[in-house]
Amino acid sequence: MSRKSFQRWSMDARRRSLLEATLHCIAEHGMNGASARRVAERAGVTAGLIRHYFGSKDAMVSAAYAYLIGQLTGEAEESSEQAGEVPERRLARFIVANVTSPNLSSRKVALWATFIGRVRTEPEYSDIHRESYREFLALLETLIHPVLLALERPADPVTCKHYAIALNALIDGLWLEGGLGHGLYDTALLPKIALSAAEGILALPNNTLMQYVAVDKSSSQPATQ
Amino acid sequence: MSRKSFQRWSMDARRRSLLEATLHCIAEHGMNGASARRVAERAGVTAGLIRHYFGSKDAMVSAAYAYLIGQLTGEAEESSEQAGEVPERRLARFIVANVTSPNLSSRKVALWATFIGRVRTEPEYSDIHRESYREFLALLETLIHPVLLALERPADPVTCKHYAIALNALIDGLWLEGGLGHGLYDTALLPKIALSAAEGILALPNNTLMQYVAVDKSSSQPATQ
DNA sequence: TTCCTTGTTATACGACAGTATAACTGTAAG
DNA sequence: CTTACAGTTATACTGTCGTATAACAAGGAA
Repeated sequence: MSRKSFQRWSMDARRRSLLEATLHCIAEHGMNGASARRVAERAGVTAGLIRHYFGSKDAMVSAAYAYLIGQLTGEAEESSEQAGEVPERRLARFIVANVTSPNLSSRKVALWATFIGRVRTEPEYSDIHRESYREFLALLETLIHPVLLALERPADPVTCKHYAIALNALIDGLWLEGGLGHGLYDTALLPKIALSAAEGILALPNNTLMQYVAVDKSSSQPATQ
Repeated sequence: MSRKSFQRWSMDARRRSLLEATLHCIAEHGMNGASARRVAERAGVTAGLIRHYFGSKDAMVSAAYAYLIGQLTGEAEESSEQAGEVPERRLARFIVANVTSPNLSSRKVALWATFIGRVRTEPEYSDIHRESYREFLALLETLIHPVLLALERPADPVTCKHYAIALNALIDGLWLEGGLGHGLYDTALLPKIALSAAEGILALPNNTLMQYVAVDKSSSQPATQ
């Protein structure tokens, strides 16, 4: 009986492979299901590599949290960047991107929630969360500010921040409940609901945001995995 | 060496004690920390009782989820009931109750999130979540409807439902981020932000809701445990 | 008091957890 | 082609996991 043959990968590739395997196990079987052996098997290696690359299984799991958050904010930023120059259009597209596929993903919601549950008591998690939330708020503020200016509305930092907090909550909430896919309403409604509510929160004239987005009127589109 | 002496409790009391111990362990040490032995020790019994009362540890954990959700919706309903008869006041109080202590609790947010992470793949969890979300939406709709009527605004079921979805998202998001206590802003701001945003979402005149709530202008009040 | 029911403890068991260590082997440098 | 390093496997070890089972005792019924 000979040993398993293997390939040597670059540190980055191997780490990423293990992190993705970790996320897979957590999404599919919960925190309990992400055992060292199971994650290693999913990544096609043996459990010893976890120690080699991350020092411990717990360190790997928190690294997976950071990795997931990086993906999420990356996607969100990307979608706001490719929306052109019109401030209202940028904001509208950003909001919609967060309540439609691929961001509206039950897998991502499940992962996010699982990790959020540990933010309260574990400092590493809490640091990662705080930083990502700060980033998201800042991004929203920079999207909101020019919209207010264009309408000659007060746009001082405090006002912008309060708007950003409320808008972030709206987006988080819709993303969360929409992503969970409870089937209580058609998730194709989410863009319209989100934009209409955002216009209300920012006290913008009707259609200020809505006009920039083609709202899907067709039938249900289930959330992606 | 003699046996530990014990008392026989009623089925309800013993079950509740075990469920609360389960929630404690999950909140403090995550899903992994809620082992049968640890939960039993916290409840002051031995692990065998879990099998006796719930059949298995997994069944106990999902029962704990249902127990938690019952507490949450119970508190929310209670706070809306003791708000008098004025529709605007009832809605305002309900919203504020969800972003202030004791509902704004980092422990509850952490527990909620931990369970939500399992909604996607485990049917029992998904059922419990769907039902509680449906209840919350329905409650919001019954609060929103009379407010719209009083202002002679269209109040058909579809409109109410869309408003309820958006408002629920706003409340969920503020509760979540506020409860996590990241320290990025003063959580005493949340009632004002929530009411202002709610007025915007529902397109109500300024202060329609705000006038019914004394907004705390004093210094930071950290979220309760 | 005495007996019976059953809630509760105590213990054993196999499975699997995380990880430390040693042996092996892929790969690039010399 | 050889050598040496380090990425990777294999394995062993101790602890804890969930739970099945049997002994025990609390407290009401007779």
